Amino acid sequence: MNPVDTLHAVGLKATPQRLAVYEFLRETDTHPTAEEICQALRSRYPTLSLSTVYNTLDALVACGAVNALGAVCGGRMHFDGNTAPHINLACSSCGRISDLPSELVEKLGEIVTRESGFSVTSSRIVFQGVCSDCRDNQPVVPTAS
Amino acid sequence: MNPVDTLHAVGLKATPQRLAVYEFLRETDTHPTAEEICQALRSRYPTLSLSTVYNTLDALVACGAVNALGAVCGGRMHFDGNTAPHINLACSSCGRISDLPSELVEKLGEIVTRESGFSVTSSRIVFQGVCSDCRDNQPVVPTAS
DNA sequence: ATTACTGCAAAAGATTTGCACTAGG
DNA sequence: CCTAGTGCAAATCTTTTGCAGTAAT
Repeated sequence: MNPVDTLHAVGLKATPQRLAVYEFLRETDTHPTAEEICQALRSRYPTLSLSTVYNTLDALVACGAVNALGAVCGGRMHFDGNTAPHINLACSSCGRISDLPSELVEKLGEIVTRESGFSVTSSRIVFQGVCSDCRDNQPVVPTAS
Repeated sequence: MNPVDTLHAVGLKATPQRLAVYEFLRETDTHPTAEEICQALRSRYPTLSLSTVYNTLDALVACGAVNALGAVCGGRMHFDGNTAPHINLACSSCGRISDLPSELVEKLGEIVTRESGFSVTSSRIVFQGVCSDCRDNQPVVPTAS
């Protein structure tokens, strides 16, 4: 489904700002915060406000078009435009969040559906720890300083 | 490992407040917020402050003794004293978070360890949706009103 | 034309911090 | 004893809200 139809499907007007937020999230793999999305889009949409980004993200999360990963490092909420089942690896050293696909994640969803009467709207699979880059290159911890 | 030793193992003094927070989290299955923990312990520790609860939770999360589930409903962080691999089911209707054990979660951790150089300290497996109770009994949505 | 959306500023919350006092090791 | 921890209040920071102007259908 194209971005415009996705927005229409949940009763949202396809405004430039919304399309920008949605497409930015789908194209990046950085799992940004609302603030980061706003910063990134400011060059093309100079008047874009943080409220609009939050509004848009709320709507997109509510309709399942994007995922909320929760506060990963620090108190900020991170978002993920990749709704395909996968594992998120959050490095507490560099703060980066990377993806690790696994067919098991899909099975996990099936288990939830089958073994409980729970109807799932979104899932959040986040492993926190230290990525290989940080362990190899930096004994120091940049983000924790 | 008993609570006192767990605290000592990460260089924390075993104060009554810390033991209370830690034991409360291990004994409940309600996945409370810091505020809820504080409220629950106020009867036994009338002067317990929210700062202390936050401090303690930060320390416990950092050492892996408890898990942070992220902001699940509303903007509040929820905590889980059950560090055994399991799935958390967060109902957006009643706000409850329940557990669903699955051997697959353990395998997921093994996959992460094997397929990436990532050293895991904690994991967060949260499925959001509507629990069977809410779907059967309440067509209305209490928490969203 | 009507109704939803934007963006600004202010508000509302959640979490953190500074500091004097207390207590654990 | 001496350092770390507590609890209070204030500060900080993220997210939400109110509202007037603007644009989409």
